[in-house]
Amino acid sequence: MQITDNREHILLGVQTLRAMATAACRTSSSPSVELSIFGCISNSISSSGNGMDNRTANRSEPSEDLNLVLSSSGPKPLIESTLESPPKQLDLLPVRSPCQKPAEGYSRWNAISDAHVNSKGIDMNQIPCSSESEDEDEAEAPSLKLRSLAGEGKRSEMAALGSGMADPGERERGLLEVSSRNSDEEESGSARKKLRLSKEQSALLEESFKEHSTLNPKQKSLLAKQLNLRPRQVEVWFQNRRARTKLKQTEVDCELLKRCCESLTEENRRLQKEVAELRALKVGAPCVISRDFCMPLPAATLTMCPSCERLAHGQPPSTSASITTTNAVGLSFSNKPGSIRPALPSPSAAC
DNA sequence: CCTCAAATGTAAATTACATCA
DNA sequence: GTTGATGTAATTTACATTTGA
Repeated sequence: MQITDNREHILLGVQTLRAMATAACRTSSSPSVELSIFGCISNSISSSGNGMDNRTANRSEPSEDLNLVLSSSGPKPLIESTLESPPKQLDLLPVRSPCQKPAEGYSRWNAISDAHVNSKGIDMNQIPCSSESEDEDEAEAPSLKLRSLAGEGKRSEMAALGSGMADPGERERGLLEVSSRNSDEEESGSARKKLRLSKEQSALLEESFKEHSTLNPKQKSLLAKQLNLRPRQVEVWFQNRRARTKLKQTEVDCELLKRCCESLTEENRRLQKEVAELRALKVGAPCVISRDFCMPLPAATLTMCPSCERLAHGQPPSTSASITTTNAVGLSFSNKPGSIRPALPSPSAAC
């Protein structure tokens, strides 16, 4: 619901901004405004959901083109060589595997996070015995496929896939994976149980996420080993983490758009006031504010001073006159036809 | 090369569980 | 003890891209 609200906010903002920018462009003939604003906004919007898959756009880091100071604490791009530096071993306390008898550190581990043990006394943070197969990188691909099939309800295909594997060992590992998933469910008595990650686990995951927001299979299984979790759990955590990051970013974008909208509203108000002033000033004389007003060209160039926001009068550099203003958010408006570059203020021409 | 289907990875949406006030 | 809100792990679905025949 939150995300929906945000999207509505953003869409509303876009509509408002588009209307305002269009109006501004009509008077200023400066597409730069619309281009620069909507270039970034549309990216942000398109990647914010609507059921659309915008992976292509998302390949680049979000909001890089916003040219705005957003939360830059986001993840760095995935670097393949991450594994080259040996991962820090998390000082995890021993976790008892279901196959193991309680070790000495077992109670300590559980003391850290009681949430690992669910109401039925089942430790949700434990790796099932049979999931050892996932330690093997080469077992990852078939297991993924099997997971995918299981997830998509194509269980009938799983047997076929298992039997289709060239290596009998690999096949065995794949089937083990399936059975481990099944036994997982049977073991706990219901279809879905939730573990609660410990602080240490979360911290390491966060740390890893800061380095790269996506994991390759090797990184995934390595991290899973370190955390004593299943690779799938690490994968899920990263998926959810990316989703959270994106949601936060959307909220930031939304806030920004609101401010941008307010700023443009104010700018619009001010410009309208300027129009009124100019009209009063030049009663009977030509006016150049907008073609919509159907006024002839003036004799002099009118420039908006960015500091005092007053009109400065000077000699026209060419026959075509222009009005240039810079608004509060740093967007420049110019009425010069075909001008798409930002209109730079000319201090000398101003007050 | 081109085509096509299967494999794969991810985003988005959703569900469901655990916790807390 | 119950309930509603909240956070988040886990699942499902759809789609884009890659890969191999």
